[in-house]
Amino acid sequence: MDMRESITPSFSLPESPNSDTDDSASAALVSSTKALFTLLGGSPTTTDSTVVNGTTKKSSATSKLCSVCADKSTGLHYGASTCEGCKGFFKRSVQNKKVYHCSQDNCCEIDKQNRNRCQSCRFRKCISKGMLTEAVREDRMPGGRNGNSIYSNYKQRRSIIRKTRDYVEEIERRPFQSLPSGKKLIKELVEMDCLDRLINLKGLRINPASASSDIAPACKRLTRIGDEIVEQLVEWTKTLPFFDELPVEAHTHLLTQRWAELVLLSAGYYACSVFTPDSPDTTEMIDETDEISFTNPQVNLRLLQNRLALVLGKEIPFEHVSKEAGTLVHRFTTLLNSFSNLKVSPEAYVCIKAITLLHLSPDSTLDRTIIDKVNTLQDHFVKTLQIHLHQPGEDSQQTTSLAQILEWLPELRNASSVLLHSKMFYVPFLLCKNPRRLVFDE
DNA sequence: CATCAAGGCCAA
DNA sequence: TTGGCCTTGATG
Repeated sequence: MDMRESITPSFSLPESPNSDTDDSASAALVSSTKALFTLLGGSPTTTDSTVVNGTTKKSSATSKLCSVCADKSTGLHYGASTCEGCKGFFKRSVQNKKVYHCSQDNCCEIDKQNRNRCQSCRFRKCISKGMLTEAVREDRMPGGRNGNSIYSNYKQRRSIIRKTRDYVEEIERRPFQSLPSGKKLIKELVEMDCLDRLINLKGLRINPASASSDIAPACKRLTRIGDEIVEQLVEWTKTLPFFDELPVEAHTHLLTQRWAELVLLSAGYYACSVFTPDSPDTTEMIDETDEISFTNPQVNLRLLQNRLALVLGKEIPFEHVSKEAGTLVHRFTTLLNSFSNLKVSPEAYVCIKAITLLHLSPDSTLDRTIIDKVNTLQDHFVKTLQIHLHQPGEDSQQTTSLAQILEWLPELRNASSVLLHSKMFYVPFLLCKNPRRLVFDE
């Protein structure tokens, strides 16, 4: 089926670990999309928070009740005040990666008497009440307490959600005016973007101890890089202000469809922000060919050849690189060129990223109400982007119009299909960052 | 040393 | 599978 297998050069990406029934673009993502569910925080559907029996005030009395089923609470468990039953249920669900389905309409009431009637709705309520899958330990180590990072991340997310709501309301009240609170919000979105995590992929690390005998692990890392990329994108998704507005299924659906575009957009933005438009004064170059070209695919193919050699610890013949990655590199270079013409600011970039993620194909299988919600959210980000573009830029003159950016998006989409077909998901990253300069905080 | 919040155990 | 009770171990 995959005739490439026989002539596969050692750097290309084989098919996904244990599936080969289809060669669809997302085949290599099979393991990743499954992981999406667990990473995104469990299984089921909506994250609506049906506030039952007057939980409006958080008095001392309510804190002694389980926030999921109103049974007697035995303290904080995984981020929420719950009973032993809901605690154990949540733990088992996460540990065993359970995916439940509601036989009704995903709106079963959960209380002490009927909490065992629908696992799906019980788990959904656990999540909506703030229980965090991250708080269930993978290593099963007992005792102690979880570090603050898990919960602070969550709190940060909640606060951004609140600010976004205010912001969106403000936009709707008085559109097309400069909004200081909006500026602040966009700034926070920029800070949460974590582009570095995506750029500094572990899979592209050079093992200093590795001689050419260690090629196998390097190769293996390259084949797993799709998983790593998706993992990073999932983390990014979780920090989005609208994360809790959509059911996990919707996030999975969107990410599965759009991740390649997000990869190209991120890599492209990184390249544009690091390599200032054709500046000849490149003082700290490592090689004479260390810089990505925005116009010449041949230069980039050479660059790819060199960096692959670095990562794999072995020379790759140029014809090989050219044959396998030529189309992709060509396409990526063209995309870079048009993208750099847009002169996108960090603020605009985060908006474009959100708009890209929120793009639904016409044949989407999602629920009608969810589709409407996604479209509304996308509209909000388009508005936000437009407002940003209308603000007087401090440095260079903002000459890019909203229309120019929106017209560029189909080009991104087309290029993403080339990336998916090539299955060499690491190419954009390898081209825009020298593996020698990768930075890791751990 | 008490407390809190993880994990484990096992009868129902 | 559930959930009451027990053990663990970091934290203040």
